[in-house]
Amino acid sequence: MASQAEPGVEPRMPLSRERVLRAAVSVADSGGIESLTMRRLAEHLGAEAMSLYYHVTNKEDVLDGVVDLIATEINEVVERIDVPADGADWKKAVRQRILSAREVLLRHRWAPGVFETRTNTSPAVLRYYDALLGMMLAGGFSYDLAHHAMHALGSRALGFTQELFDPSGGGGATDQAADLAEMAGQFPHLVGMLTEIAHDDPDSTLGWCDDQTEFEFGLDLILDGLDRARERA
Amino acid sequence: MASQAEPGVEPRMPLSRERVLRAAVSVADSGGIESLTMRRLAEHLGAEAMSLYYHVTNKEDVLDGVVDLIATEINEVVERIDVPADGADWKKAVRQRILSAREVLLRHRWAPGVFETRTNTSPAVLRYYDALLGMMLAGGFSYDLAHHAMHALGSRALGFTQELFDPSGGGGATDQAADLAEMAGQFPHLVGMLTEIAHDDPDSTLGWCDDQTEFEFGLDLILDGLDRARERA
DNA sequence: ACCTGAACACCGTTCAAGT
DNA sequence: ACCTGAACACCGTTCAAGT
Repeated sequence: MASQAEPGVEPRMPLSRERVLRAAVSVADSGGIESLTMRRLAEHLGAEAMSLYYHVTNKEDVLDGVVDLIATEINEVVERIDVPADGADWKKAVRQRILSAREVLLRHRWAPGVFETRTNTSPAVLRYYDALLGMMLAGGFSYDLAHHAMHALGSRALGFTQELFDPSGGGGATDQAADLAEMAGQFPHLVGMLTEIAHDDPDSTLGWCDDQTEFEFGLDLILDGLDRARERA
Repeated sequence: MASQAEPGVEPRMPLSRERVLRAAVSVADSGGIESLTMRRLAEHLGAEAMSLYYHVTNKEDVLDGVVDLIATEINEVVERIDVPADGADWKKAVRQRILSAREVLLRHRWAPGVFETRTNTSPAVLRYYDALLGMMLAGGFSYDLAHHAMHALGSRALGFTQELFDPSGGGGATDQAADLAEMAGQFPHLVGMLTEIAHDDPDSTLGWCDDQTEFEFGLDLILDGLDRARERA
């Protein structure tokens, strides 16, 4: 009875940094990032919270490791894509790489928020950036323009953008319509825009915008702009 | 003696939501966002932590209020700019608005991180977006393109981008050079780029990149792309 | 070498009680 | 109406002690 495994996982197996980090990803995947506490992480591994500190220096270290693990998953996916030998169509290659990275992040929706808090760059993230940069250089970018390009892309280089604007107040469709009418006086342009969008696409119960479409629009806008800058140089 | 004011501020003055939120901004300004705890906030106001809950529902509410306060500060600045009556030069107007918003955020460096955690949109933020949208509509954007534009800009619309990549490891210049040489095998493109940049601008002790220059580069890239999309439509 | 129990300093928050 | 003391449930982390 006392030797029964907790709801967590495998009954008994030595801890390791690797195992701790994998468990951290799994906890965040199932309960969101706010559920990732040292105590809960330990419980998930059938150990005590204090045992983690033997394999990991502190919680910051766990988060650093988690970012590296997710970035490794991204690398495994994007490195399977075969990229045209001549770098002529750099745009296609970069676009595909970024959209593939995005697919990984969509499986770990909490991850972008963690990436943004890390100033520390993981080896896997550096590896990702290095290859992305390589594609641009092969496509004829100078170091200088490629550098601007990385900044212009920002988090889009890794496949995500943080949505600042989420008009879905949580209420039903009628609630939202009522809210809109009420706000029309204060925010005429916003309300005009949102009503037209709601009219054009009436079955968007989940929110106003198609995130994937908007991500691709912004990405293509930037890639096209970079391509023109490259031609001018 | 017992009636002496704490290090905080004014000796005695009734609390209010307004006063609590202003104090929160001031605490974050001087000690960073991680120093903003309910207990410390109360101390700053010469009150007990529990007293705050009479004026504010919880800490989330404080953060929502803080965002609204900063956005109000932004509005006060950008609404003083006089915008050309005819909307022809929308790009100039939008650019100036965004760079002015950025100046406010540079006075509250912790604020972008808080903005990103809020899905709740404050009235002041909505007001900011509404006016920005108005400039684009006046410049000849359709609602649809203006909507894409807002997503493409993302947090840039408010004047910031989150830096994912901070190569300044904290060591001195010689440390960094040594680090670079060591990494050259693993990340050749990255190292090539960074050494060229360091060579071209040898006195950038504070970091590799000029954030303001990079912000403006990305902003102009997007604005130019949007202008072309508008012309095509 | 690896794991843990007890303990500390700190959170956000509730609730009954003061004025 | 406004503020507070005591208390609770939860954090991350240290440290001395177990095997």
